[in-house]
Amino acid sequence: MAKVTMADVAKEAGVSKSTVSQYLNKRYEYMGHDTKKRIEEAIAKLGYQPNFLARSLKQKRTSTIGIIVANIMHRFSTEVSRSIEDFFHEHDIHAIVCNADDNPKKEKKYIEMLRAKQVDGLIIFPTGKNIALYESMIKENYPVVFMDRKIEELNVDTIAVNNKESTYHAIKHFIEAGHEQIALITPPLTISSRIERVEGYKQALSDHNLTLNPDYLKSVEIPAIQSELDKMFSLSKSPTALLAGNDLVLLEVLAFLKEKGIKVPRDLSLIVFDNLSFAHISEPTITAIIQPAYEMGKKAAELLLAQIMKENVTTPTEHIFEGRLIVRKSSEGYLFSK
Amino acid sequence: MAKVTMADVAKEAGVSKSTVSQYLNKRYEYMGHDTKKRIEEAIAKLGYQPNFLARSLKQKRTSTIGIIVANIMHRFSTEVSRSIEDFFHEHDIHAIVCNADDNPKKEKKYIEMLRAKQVDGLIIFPTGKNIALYESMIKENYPVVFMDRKIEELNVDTIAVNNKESTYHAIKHFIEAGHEQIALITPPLTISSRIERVEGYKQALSDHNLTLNPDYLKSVEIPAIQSELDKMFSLSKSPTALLAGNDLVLLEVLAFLKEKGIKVPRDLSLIVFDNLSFAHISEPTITAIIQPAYEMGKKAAELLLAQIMKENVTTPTEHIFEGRLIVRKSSEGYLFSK
DNA sequence: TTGTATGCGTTATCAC
DNA sequence: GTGATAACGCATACAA
Repeated sequence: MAKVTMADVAKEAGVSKSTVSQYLNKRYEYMGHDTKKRIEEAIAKLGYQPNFLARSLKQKRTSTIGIIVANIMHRFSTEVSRSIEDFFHEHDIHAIVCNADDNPKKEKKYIEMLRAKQVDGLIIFPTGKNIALYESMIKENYPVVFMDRKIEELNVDTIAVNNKESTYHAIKHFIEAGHEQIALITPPLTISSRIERVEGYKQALSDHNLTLNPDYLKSVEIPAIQSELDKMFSLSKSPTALLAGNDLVLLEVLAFLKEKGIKVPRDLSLIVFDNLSFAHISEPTITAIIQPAYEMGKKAAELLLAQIMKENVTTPTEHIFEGRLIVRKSSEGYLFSK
Repeated sequence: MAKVTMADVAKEAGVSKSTVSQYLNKRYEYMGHDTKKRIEEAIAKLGYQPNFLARSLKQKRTSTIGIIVANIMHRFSTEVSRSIEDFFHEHDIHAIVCNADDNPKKEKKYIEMLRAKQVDGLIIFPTGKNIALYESMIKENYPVVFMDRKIEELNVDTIAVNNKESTYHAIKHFIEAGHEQIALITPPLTISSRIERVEGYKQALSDHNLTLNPDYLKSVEIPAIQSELDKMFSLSKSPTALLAGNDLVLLEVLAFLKEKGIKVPRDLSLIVFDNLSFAHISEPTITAIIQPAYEMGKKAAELLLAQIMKENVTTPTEHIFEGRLIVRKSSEGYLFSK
């Protein structure tokens, strides 16, 4: 029965609604000490709870922002969301997280739903398939920040990691350890981050005079990875090093290696592009390219808030962060003697 | 500028607001075909988007429910939330997830915020520290379902797993493999699920004529676990088997074992109480007690929906699900010969 | 310092 | 079949 309203409080306290409203918005400056007290008592007595909806309707501001994550199963997404929430929490803004599940239809639905609910802005890990929708938001000057994936055609604040360079670095690490048969597995090349990772891979190979073997470079859906690996490791010359394009790819790779009895790093050197909860404690520990999720989330939040507040209105830009290669056991000690 | 409103559409179509409203709510039964067409065109032309806020204010129903998770870092929480979201999605109800971070203050804040936003109901993984708040919601007949933790004093729908029996089962599994020095580590005993796990542990020991060694039973905060383990494994008789009370405990345990070079299962048998992303692929694979997260989430959602719809108003009850012990390598092959 | 009137964008109740 | 009109709960000029 949260049906006790401001009018009830006003009546109980013997004042008008406006005065109660003043009180709630902490404009006590010109309020009689006595009035204030009576309102306080009335609120306590009736157990009054303000109705945010009504307030938002009037103010045209919900103090809520939305985060649309491409796939909540990635640890990176979780970390970024967490960081964004923390930031907005300090500004008394509520963040609500939706999972598009890598599905453009769901993404569209969530964008529309959140906008219908009048959220003040959106941080999106775009699937990249709803260009028209993205464009309309930008054209309307609706506050938006894109995360993790760049959409070329769009003029919008975007946060990303230097995918190409980071991948280059990892592949170079393999090459310097003596590897020549280096594989990369990613999900389909539908978004910039994956495309850039492939570019970094190719660049690293060519810069070190290694020819690209198409059998070693696969971009397929997660459920298809194991069969793709099966082909790859049935080749007469199978890879000696492998970069997993993200954490979900890695899980598939590990499952495959376990089943086939392929040992890391003895039989295969391994690196994963992403943050992982167990990279430091698995056996062996796993070399990883880490994205600064916390900083990236914070930056996205700052940019969005600026747009919402219409302060520091900079022209939309890309903000690129650096990935860090954490070398662990999975990429060491490969036996070239064999 | 999503400022195009129903009035604009009405004017554009040359009809009244009421008629537009009818149209939007799909009550075309008594509507002229021509009118309908004109409204459609007007909406398309102006790019009208309905305002959910205004609708909710009027209807006293937001078609939104809240999930307050104790700690989003647990995989179990994620799985349950996902299941709840899926269920409500089918009923065109939006679920928003908040993370209390095991912090009663945050929990309170979120409950109040969500209620102020007029969400239609709440599914809570309670910290257990806001009893008065829980009571007030129940007394007001506000739709609530509790998850994972029972609060004795409260008469409310509650979903949980049979913690005691599941733990008993796991400990028995250790005992039958010949173990006598069996440890259990949990976070502090502030909630029913942890208390019940300890009860199951004690019961299993006593039923098998093993005496309880207090050095083997520790309930401490996550950051204190490693030092506690350090003490435990410095004992003259250190444990030969260990049950990690949840997934976060396990991560600490694994980190400790790795540092100390203690090998599983050779030096120590290991079981974890919880769902884990990598239990089946780690080296060794990890024996786990699995909670049926999907079913539990679904049940919680069903109960909440019934409360919201005021249908099937059953008296609040506990719904207990069964944990399943998945035996893997980490609890096999301990060498008792040494 | 406090009260009155009006509007935010919908939906609901009736007339017409 | 369609259209006034009054809510929903709050905030905000402006008056008093």
